[in-house]
Amino acid sequence: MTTSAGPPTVETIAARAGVSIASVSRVLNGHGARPNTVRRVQQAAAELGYVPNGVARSLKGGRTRQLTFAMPDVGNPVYVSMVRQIQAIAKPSGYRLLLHSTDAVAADELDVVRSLADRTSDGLILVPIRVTGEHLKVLSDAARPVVVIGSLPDGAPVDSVRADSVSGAVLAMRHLLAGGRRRIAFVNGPDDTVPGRNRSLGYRTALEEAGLPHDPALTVTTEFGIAAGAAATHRLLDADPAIDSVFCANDQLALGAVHAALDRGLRIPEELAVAGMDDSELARAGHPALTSVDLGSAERGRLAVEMLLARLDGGDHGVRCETVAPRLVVRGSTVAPERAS
Amino acid sequence: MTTSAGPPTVETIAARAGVSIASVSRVLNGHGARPNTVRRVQQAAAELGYVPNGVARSLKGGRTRQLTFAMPDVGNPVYVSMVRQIQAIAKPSGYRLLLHSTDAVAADELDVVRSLADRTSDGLILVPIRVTGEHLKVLSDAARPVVVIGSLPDGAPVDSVRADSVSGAVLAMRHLLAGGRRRIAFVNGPDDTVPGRNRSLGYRTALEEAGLPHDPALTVTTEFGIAAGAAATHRLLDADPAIDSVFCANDQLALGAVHAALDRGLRIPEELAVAGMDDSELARAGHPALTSVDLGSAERGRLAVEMLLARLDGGDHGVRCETVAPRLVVRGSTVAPERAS
DNA sequence: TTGAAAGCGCTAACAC
DNA sequence: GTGTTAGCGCTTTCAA
Repeated sequence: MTTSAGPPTVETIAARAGVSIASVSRVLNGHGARPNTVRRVQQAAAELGYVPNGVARSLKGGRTRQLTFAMPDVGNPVYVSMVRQIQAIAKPSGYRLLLHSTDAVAADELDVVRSLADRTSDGLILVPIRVTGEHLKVLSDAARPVVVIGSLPDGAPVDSVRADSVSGAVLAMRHLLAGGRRRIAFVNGPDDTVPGRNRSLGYRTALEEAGLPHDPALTVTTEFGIAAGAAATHRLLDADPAIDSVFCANDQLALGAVHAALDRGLRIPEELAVAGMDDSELARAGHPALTSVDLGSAERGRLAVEMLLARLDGGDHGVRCETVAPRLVVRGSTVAPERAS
Repeated sequence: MTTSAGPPTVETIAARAGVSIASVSRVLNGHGARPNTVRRVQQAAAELGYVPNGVARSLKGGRTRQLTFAMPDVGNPVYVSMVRQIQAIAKPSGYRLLLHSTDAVAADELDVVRSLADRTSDGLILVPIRVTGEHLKVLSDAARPVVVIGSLPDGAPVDSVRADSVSGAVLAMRHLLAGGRRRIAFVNGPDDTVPGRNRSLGYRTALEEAGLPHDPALTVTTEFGIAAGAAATHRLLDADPAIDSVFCANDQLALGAVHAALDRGLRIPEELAVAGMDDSELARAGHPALTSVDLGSAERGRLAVEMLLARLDGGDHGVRCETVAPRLVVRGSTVAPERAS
């Protein structure tokens, strides 16, 4: 029986209420007890401002009520919208959210998965930058349920949620083509990633579909970023002034393309149409606002956390793999508003 | 002695290495042991893929190595840049980061502080939406160290980091005035908050400094958001076409002002200059890019986490209160580039 | 140097 | 309905 030092524990309450610690626990967890006992325990707890020690509870129960979300970069709007959804669902379900930035380092991704063995988190949502064989190995003997946001090879024993960036790119391209654009440049991000290759595939697919030739000179690969997008667009337009539209791998690049066009005195969308991807907050920032393809980052976040919660609730169903459909959002950067200014 | 069920524990390792659990613990924590013992324990641990149970460790040690960051909205770029800094510093210091969105609900803010008593987190960085008397009361008997990002009354017994939005607003206003602007409108966010009142104060201070009258008709208060900023600006310009510049309480509002101006066919910055605040990623998104005042959100995040870590490292110094100086970032929305297009 | 044992705060099985 | 007690996995005295 400790003295009054330190915060109150079940023992403190028990002493004050004149009951055993077991009764304290029962009352506090809403299990049966005589009304008189209930009253005394609750009063003692209230008077002492008792708050159960969550760590002790976790040790006993084997669950921490914590979820981890690990992604490459906290600042990226795409991940921010995932965090937002995850947090919005995890919180009312009684889970805290642990945030982990892997800084796009593969070794760090592996570490997060391995560290599930420290029992500090009940489950993990991981957005890997690239999936290696090592990833698959580590993922398949993770100590806790994991849901991957991204593309996994068929048969990987891990739940996952993926975007469909091929169709997304096709959607944007069809829209440009439908608007009469014929010389469509393509500013892609790094093309050694799965999404990078997929967007490129979508671009070529849509051209083929329309019976247009694929001119490699119209494609530029660059880092993500507004400045990079502007530079790439300048390069494209310098080489080929006949370009009538630019399709960009994300909104930052597209914003850069808009800057470049306006700096050259081109009118958007009349002389140059620009389309981006992600439909982040940035898409609405520019003027004209960006036409963009929503790859469903919020939706992917929502699905991922729901799949994880289902696993945690003992769902022992087979491996799930959901694909989120892209959605084209048309704005002023590709289509002039009805009433011209 | 448990069977092989469940993940390995100190006991499993001890059995395999033929030593006591105490020796296992010592070796694993780098305390002295005979070389032979060290070798056997390490080998057993490696073979079993042992990972210490973090929860048990926390229960014993009284520390979780977790920090909590609670702010009103996960999606707000200002808080995102704080998260980024906090995470960047907490991680190498061996702390995990728990994210909590209060959704701007004061009761939720109080709950986060109170829940520090559950020992689930070693410390808290809180961005309150508004500080009430109740906040001060709850904060002063928090169970763990807390650092507040925001303005606290003098003498509050809590570490804090604040922005200087009065000076920030003055900075932007002086810049507009120096550019020859005389009829400066002001689009403020909700003015029943401390920052709201401060920006308003800065606006009036700068006008007075310049010997200009304060015309209440030039000020509009509105919700944050691009659409709200555009609507407010249209209203202002409808009422007074002589307005030559708009100072906005944040970048979203400023972007809205830019949209409104361009929709009316006004040239920026020649016919209308626009300045924002926060210098978020949005400021670079528009064309022309926004002049904005950086209120140091990244810097505030950095300071807050450092103050918290100092507290946790046993620093029992007095209450600290740091103020971060604002910084004006001039871009095309207030000053035309050298070479006009 | 090492092992036995206590105990962090809690929940739950078991006996009364 | 209530109390006693074991035990979650770990670290750390205290003896040997």
